[in-house]
Amino acid sequence: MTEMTYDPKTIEPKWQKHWEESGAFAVDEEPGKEKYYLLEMLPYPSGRIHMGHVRNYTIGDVAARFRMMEGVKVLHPMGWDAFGMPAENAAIKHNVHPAQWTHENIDTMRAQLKRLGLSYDWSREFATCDPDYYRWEQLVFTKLFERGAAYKKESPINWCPTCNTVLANEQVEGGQCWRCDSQVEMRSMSQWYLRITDYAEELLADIDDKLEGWPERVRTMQREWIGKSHGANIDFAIDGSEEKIRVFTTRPDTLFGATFMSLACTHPMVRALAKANGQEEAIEAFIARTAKIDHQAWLEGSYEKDGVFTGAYCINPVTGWKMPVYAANFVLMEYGTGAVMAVPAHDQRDFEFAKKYGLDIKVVIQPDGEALDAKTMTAAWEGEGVLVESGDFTGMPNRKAIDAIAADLEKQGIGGATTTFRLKDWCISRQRYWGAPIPIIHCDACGAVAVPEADLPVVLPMDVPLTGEGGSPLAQVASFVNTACPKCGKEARRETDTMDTFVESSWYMLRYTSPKCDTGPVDSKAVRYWMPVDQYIGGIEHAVGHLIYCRYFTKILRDLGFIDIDEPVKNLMTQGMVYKDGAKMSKSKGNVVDPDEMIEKNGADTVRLFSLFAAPPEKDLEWNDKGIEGAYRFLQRVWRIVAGWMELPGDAGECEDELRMRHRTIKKVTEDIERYHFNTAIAAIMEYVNFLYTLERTDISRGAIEMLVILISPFAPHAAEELWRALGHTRSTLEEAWPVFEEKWLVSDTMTIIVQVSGKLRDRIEVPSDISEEELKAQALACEKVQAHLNGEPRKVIVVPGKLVNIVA
RNA sequence: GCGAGGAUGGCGGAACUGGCAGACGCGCUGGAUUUAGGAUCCAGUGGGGCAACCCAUGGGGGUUCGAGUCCCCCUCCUCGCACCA
Repeated sequence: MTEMTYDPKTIEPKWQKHWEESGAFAVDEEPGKEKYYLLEMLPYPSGRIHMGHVRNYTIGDVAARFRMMEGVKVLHPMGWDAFGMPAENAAIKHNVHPAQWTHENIDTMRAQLKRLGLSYDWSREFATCDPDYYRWEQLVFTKLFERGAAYKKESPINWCPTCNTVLANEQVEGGQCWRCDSQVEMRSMSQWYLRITDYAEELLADIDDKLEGWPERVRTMQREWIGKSHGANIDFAIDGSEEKIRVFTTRPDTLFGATFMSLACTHPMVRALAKANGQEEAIEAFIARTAKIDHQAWLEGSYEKDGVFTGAYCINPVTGWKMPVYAANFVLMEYGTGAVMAVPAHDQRDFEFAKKYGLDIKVVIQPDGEALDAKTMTAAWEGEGVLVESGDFTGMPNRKAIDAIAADLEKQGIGGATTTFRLKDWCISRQRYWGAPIPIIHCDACGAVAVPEADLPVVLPMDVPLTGEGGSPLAQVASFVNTACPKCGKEARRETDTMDTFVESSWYMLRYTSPKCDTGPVDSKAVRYWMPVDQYIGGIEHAVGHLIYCRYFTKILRDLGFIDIDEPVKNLMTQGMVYKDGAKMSKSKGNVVDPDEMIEKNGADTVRLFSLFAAPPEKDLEWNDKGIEGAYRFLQRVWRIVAGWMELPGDAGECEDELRMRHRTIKKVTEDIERYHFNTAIAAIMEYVNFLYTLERTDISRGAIEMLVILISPFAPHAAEELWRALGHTRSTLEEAWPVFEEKWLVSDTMTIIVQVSGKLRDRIEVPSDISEEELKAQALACEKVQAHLNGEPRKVIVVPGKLVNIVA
């Protein structure tokens, strides 16, 4: 006999234990049977789970349980993105080892997730800080290194001169070190890169061809991030020298208006040019002050546009003019060639720069119906027009001139059409401890040598002093650094950089298919069965970072022969952020809501239901726990009607009204779950419950009651399981088939038609469903309210069958 | 600054394709029940107006028989910008 009172505290642990002991969610490949791989982005073990996690994993859990009930093999794994900076910071602050801190957090968070009743196959769990995991990305790295796809180059990093260490952007606050407030500097350091740009074309093309199941928003962001642009390379000879400066421009049509040149301050020719022209001091001062620009100001573009003359001139190849060569702080070495031909008349930034330094402005494009004059213009003209003062190209529309001038340059051997990408190679070097060691050995004789496969993994040593000062922690551990060269056997030094944690999260979805595989990163048979991920769910903030890296890694693993798929994720669903008091929930802001407290008070089913009911998954959610009472009340209503029915289980016959309502609800709930509109699916179940409450208890059929329990089961699995067993079933709700609605209960003999006059609602009429258009029109016109708003004959009558009649007065 | 989104009652949201704006829930109001409190059940609830009606989807314009939905301009908010994960 079921208790009349809903008591989640008793039933939730009971069913969680049951699922765990019966291995309810453990799956294996079953060739020939349909599979569904459902994955939520793996969490960083930061301490305790927060509402964002609850939301993310509940969304996934409903989808997983729904698919299970559709009879499909569902892979639904969970694990930990366990390397990263917070563990190292905690170690420095509290003198606890990052490994200990991480594992304690994992234990806490795992227990919290289990209290939510999530349907994970815990037998596949792993943490990315486990050597059995990261050894495989070390292997991949060595293979990429051998192919030249992993390489080292100099690049700038944030450097705190007091702590004598590298800082992440996040550790720089207002241009100062977060620990000691020293002014942060930019320093050049040799770092490891992965050649993701080799895959730029494929990553771009596959967005169109293979990611139809991704939100358009994310696809657009990725296209922009990869940033393919067409343009031309052009060589400018340096006056009085054999050397040339190559620029990339998207606007070769403005070449005749190029009056000066801007170089990135890190451009390799800047120092040499300045030295040759006696501008050394000015340039050094400029480089130093550019290095001090705050990262935040850089992002906002709120820093002062600044430049210095190098003393050198180059020659415009089409006009022969001498163009002064400047170093400018807004030119990026990472994009194009690090050199920009400046056309002040037709580029706003160049215009402002020219005004500031008194440089020539030359109009070469005249827009239709306007006459630009360099002397009077107050802003650059960046739009279209016809070329003027442009040699043989004068009179040509500028669109056409883009290709024509590029072709001409190619003929002359001084450039030509090309494409460039905004996408940069991926810097994976971190001068930090808590990460996967980069498996390279530096030998004075042999150079950088990959650690041989037999010697992998390069295990991260445990006994390392962490102070937050003095550079890379691993570099300070002699027993780690000193080793023998694998090639010549002479004394050599290990690489002390560790890998960006995005490397771990780039391939974990593949590892879940065969987490224990010890012969390679993955078992190809398991990958063939489970991959790709059918549904991936995670925050929109990963739209470009992680979600490009994991696509890239899949392509790498394919080209290394480990797998034979091109894309890891078929369908993506991006959930919105969870806010409280207008800000993203975070410990530092003190606006976190602890899910545990809420589970303790109301039960996991209530917390799950509420987090889904509050907003659709894609939308940001402003957290307000007022409404949680409503979710709890609703579950009590469900409980009472089912338990109440069981008190008087006389099986009433199924009446027509009830069957109509039942099938309408099945349709709505099923379709809404499929499109991830869980809030409206829950609303439909609420309406169904409200309907059942309008019936006499004795008029409610067993079918109506059982349908309710089944429909609620993905959302509130514990309560559903308890009620289902109480109804006399011996199997879990998960083993029941998801109900199918019958069309015949959805059609009706009559329908309501809206009657509008000039688009304004004036009346409703009830008509037979099979009414003719003529008859419908006649009935609508006959309405009293229509006549009242109509003087004379209508101009027009619009009939939308099944919906409305609009009479245009 | 660049790129991508968003804005609907007192609150969270609904309206999937241009067709009844505000489903469902919270809150509030009234009633029933109760020794009382709580819980529960029922009804009402965008604004104005006695009513007929009128006004309302961040602001302004436009397209259309008809616009929350499509187009243009503006305001505010959020996310990302490559070392937070």
